[in-house]
Amino acid sequence: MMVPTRSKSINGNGDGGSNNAKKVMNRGAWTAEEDMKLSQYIETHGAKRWKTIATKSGLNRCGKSCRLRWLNYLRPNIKRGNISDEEEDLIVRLHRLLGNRWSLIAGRLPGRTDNEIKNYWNSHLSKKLVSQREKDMQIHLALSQEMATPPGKTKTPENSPVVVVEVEEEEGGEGKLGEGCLDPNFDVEKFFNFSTEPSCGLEWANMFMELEGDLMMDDRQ
DNA sequence: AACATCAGCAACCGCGTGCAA
DNA sequence: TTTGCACGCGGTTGCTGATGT
Repeated sequence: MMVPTRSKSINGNGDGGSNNAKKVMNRGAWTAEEDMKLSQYIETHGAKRWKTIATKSGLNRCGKSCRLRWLNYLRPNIKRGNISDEEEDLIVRLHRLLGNRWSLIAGRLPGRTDNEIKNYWNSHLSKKLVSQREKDMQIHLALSQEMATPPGKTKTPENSPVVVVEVEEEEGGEGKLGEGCLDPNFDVEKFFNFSTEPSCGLEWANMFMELEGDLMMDDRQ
C-alpha cells in the first residue's frame, strides 16, 4: 500500500504545547531522505531529547514526529507485516489480560510496535472476535432453547455430552483501558518483570498461558 | 468507465507522568 | 512546592488502494 501523503502544514506540533515557535513544520509521510537524516543523526548522537534531534538533524519536523518515526520504522530489529498465528494468538490473550495497553502487549512481542499491534487489533482482530462472539451467542441461544424443552421432548440422547459454551464477557474488547481484563488486580509489572531486559523470545509465553488458564478457572468459580 | 464505499495503516493529537530546576 | 520540559501512551484522523455497484 502506498504511504499516505499528508500535505497539510500547520503550526501546531502536538508536542505538549511546549513549542511556541510559529515555524511551519513538515507533516505527513516521511521521505527516504528524511529517514536517512534521522537515522544518521540518531546513530551518532543517540535517541535522546527528541526536540533537539528534530532541530539539529536538519529535519523540519517536531520531536514527537521524529520519535514516532524512529520507534515504529527506523529503529533496528523492527518486524513489519505478516503477523503470525502464534503472535495473533498471543495478542488476543494479552489483550484479554491487559486491555488496550498496547505498549505492554508490544513489549512482549519482539520487533513489534504498539502502533502496529493497535492497528492490527482495530482492523483485524476486533472484527474477528466480534463475529466469533456472535457465533458463540447463537450456539448459546440454541442450547438454551434446547434445555428449556420439556422432558421427554428432548431431541438429544439422554447421555449425550453437555457442551459448555463460554460466552466471553469481553466488554473491554471495544477498547476502554483496563476493561476486559480477567483480573483488574493482576500485577503486570510483577509478572512480566519489566526491570529486566525486554524479552527477545517467546519463552515467557508458556508461563503466561499457564497463568491465564488459572485465571480463567478462577473466573468461572 | 465512473463513482461510492470499505479496509488498512501511517501519522497526528491530547493528555498523563516523571523529573529537574 | 511549583513549574516547565521531555517523553510515552492510547485514541483518532485522514489518505490511499481495493472492491463493489
